[in-house]
Amino acid sequence: MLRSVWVDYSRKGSPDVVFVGRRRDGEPAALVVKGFRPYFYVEAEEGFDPDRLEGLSGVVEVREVERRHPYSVEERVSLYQVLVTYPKVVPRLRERVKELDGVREVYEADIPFVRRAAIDLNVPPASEIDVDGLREGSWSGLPAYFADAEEARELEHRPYPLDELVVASFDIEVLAEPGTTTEGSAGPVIAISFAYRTPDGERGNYVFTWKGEEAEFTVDGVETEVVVCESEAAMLREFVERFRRVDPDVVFTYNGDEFDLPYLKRRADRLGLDVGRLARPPGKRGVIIKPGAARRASDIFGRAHVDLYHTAQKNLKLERFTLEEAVRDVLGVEKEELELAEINEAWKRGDLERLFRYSAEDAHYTLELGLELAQVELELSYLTRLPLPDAVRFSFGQLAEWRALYRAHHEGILAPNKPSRDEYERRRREEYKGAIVFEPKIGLHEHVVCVDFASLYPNVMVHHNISPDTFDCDCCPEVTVEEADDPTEATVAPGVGHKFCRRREGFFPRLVKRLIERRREYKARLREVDPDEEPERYRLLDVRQQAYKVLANSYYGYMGWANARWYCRECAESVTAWGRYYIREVRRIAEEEYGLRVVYGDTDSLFLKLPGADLSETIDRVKEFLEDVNRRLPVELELEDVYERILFVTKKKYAGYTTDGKIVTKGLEAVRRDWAPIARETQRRVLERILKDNDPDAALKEIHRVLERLRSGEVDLDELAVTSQLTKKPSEYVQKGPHVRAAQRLARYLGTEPEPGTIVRYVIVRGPGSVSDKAYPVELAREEGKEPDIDYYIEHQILPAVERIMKALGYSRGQIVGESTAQKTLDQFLG
DNA sequence: GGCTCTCGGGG
DNA sequence: GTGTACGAGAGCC
Repeated sequence: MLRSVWVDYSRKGSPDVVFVGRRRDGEPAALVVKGFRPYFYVEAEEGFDPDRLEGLSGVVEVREVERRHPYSVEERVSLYQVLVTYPKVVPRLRERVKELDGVREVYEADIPFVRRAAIDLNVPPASEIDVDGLREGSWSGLPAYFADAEEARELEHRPYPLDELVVASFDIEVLAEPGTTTEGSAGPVIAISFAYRTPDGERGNYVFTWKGEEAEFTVDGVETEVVVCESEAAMLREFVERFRRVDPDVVFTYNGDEFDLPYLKRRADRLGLDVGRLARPPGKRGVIIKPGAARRASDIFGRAHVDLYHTAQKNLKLERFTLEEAVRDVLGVEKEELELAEINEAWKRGDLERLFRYSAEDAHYTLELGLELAQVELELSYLTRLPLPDAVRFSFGQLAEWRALYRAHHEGILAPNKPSRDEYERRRREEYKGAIVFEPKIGLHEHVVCVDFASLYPNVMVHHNISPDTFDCDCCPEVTVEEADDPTEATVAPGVGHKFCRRREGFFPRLVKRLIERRREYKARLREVDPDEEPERYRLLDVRQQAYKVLANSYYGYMGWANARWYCRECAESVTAWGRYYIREVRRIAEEEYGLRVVYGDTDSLFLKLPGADLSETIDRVKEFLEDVNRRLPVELELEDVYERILFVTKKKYAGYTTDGKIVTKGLEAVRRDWAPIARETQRRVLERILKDNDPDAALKEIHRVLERLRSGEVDLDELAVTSQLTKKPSEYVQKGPHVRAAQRLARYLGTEPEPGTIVRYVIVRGPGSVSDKAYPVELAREEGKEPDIDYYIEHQILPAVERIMKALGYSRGQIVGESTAQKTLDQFLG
């Protein structure tokens, strides 16, 4: 049995597909599949001579095949399947074939070879594979099992728990001059922290460095060893050695895709070191950086690099997605933090203890975070047949598509192509009526319960058979909601007029139904497990049902995604139409039958309160209501959050304080680095006064205090500094924004033109002209004694951050800026 | 109002 | 690697 974590294919000779992982006995091993060929499909006019395909160089064989039509439940498409020698010949061949007379279209010619193989052979890249009985041998020094394509198709496999792998994490600290970027000036790596855990529970934490003294301390109860090396190069060598000895299957990082791995590789290259030794087996393609991508991806050959930044973004709801925030949210731990300047300072002064502890904590908690969050990625990788590192990086839309590609292949359905650039743009302009957003009751409310439809859209898709291949069928009559005896049995979506087949099940409903049913099975099994007795098994089943759920939930969004292969505007439009129908029904039931008041609602959520009731009464009433609704309608309405207080500002913008002490904000965040610290801080304090202390007047006083400080010139330029990054040289900009003009001023001052990647810290100073005319680098502004432009900071920073919030509480602009003292009493705004 | 540009995570 | 995110917000023109 092999637990595989990684797939690639050999570039020399035949393109063998190699799955690398670990055997049950703990040894690393590989499954090598021989004889699977790259291919694509060609649709041609009648009378087209397939010999013309056969004659092209790189083509091995041409087969006549039939596939099911992607947009019709009945139709079949006749195609030529063109099998070729190597993956890399496909792009060239695809273009040549398109130009042949009589060729209408080329299909499935853009599917990377390992993904194609994982789908067709039905060997999930991250799965426990029964390889016993296969021919044994070795591949690049690893014990290997050999199968031909036909044998591979028969292999049994299943998902496995992360605990059965060797998992590790690492984090690097580097010397970076403030105001520079790590892209341009690669300062030395000063410390590498490394943490691991084996299936039998063995753990280790290390900090490798090249200054200071050997030391030992504990982080979160784990012994941590500081290993001091002779030099940076020796430290890198030592890290690589230890890493190889631990031999992790999964490597967690936090933003390793764009920082740790590329940096490590660049630094190692500069020092003449070989990071290829990090690979399993060691080789030239050790650390694979894909630099061309808009978002860079980095991999370690033979191991699964799981960058938890993506996982956090997809699975957590945080205001900011820093490691610190993610760790706080998931593990409830306050991590030791160091500012960039403090890292430099500590290293230069030799004050290293805090630095090492900080570094060790980063790796340790990254590992802990991975142990908590990554199981769902393994499940999604399994469900989509995507390699684990890809599944981690992909959006839910992409995951939905790859699951569809996998199912389509095995159901004999031809996959549509991705849209051209023009088609993509056209789709993006295409508008359709989306979900309903109820008008919020603006102002502050107490004791509000948020309920939402966990699976409204998937249920709608299945129940109403909404799918690209059932849209506008020839076989069913049009029956509207008004005409139908049972409105939920209408063939036409309410209000939008699109008809869907009711005789034959569509591809997407079948796909979604399968996910929903499997999820139900896991939930049933979950009920049989006692979480106290078998916590691991319980957690695993729970994660599994979640993976099915999130995937099922992705298909509505997928059909409306402009880049989708199975894009179907009418489908998406019909799903939202039914969604509006159901949420209105539910709202009516809440109000008419349960006396609940809807203070806000968006898409699949309702914010409810029971006038005159306390929190526990409200919750009880809501629970009764939920049970009733779920029995009566084909929906699943759930209790989502309970708010002590919540402030509705406008549609899509609100902030609340939950009964478990969390501040939740939507659409109000001002956390980007192109906002001045003073604006971010003021907003945070204002929300805290209102939501936690229930004291809007104190919030107003916070604002007045800040405005007063600004006007009196007490505010330090650092509080006003906005940072922004140059993406090209200043002279190359068409439109010279404030950061460009600030950079040009800095260039004149320093005498060198800044490189792309330079980070500019600037303030807006008093004077004539546009914002850009007044943008000065902080150092220069300080040197020349420039005064900050108070009006700019008030109008463009402080007020945008707080004005809407305060207005929702009934304060006028005059009151907010301190020109008027008349205040409405809070009671008027407590509904 | 359209176009251009930047944000995110990491040090 | 059979490839090239994304959606929002600010300021310029």
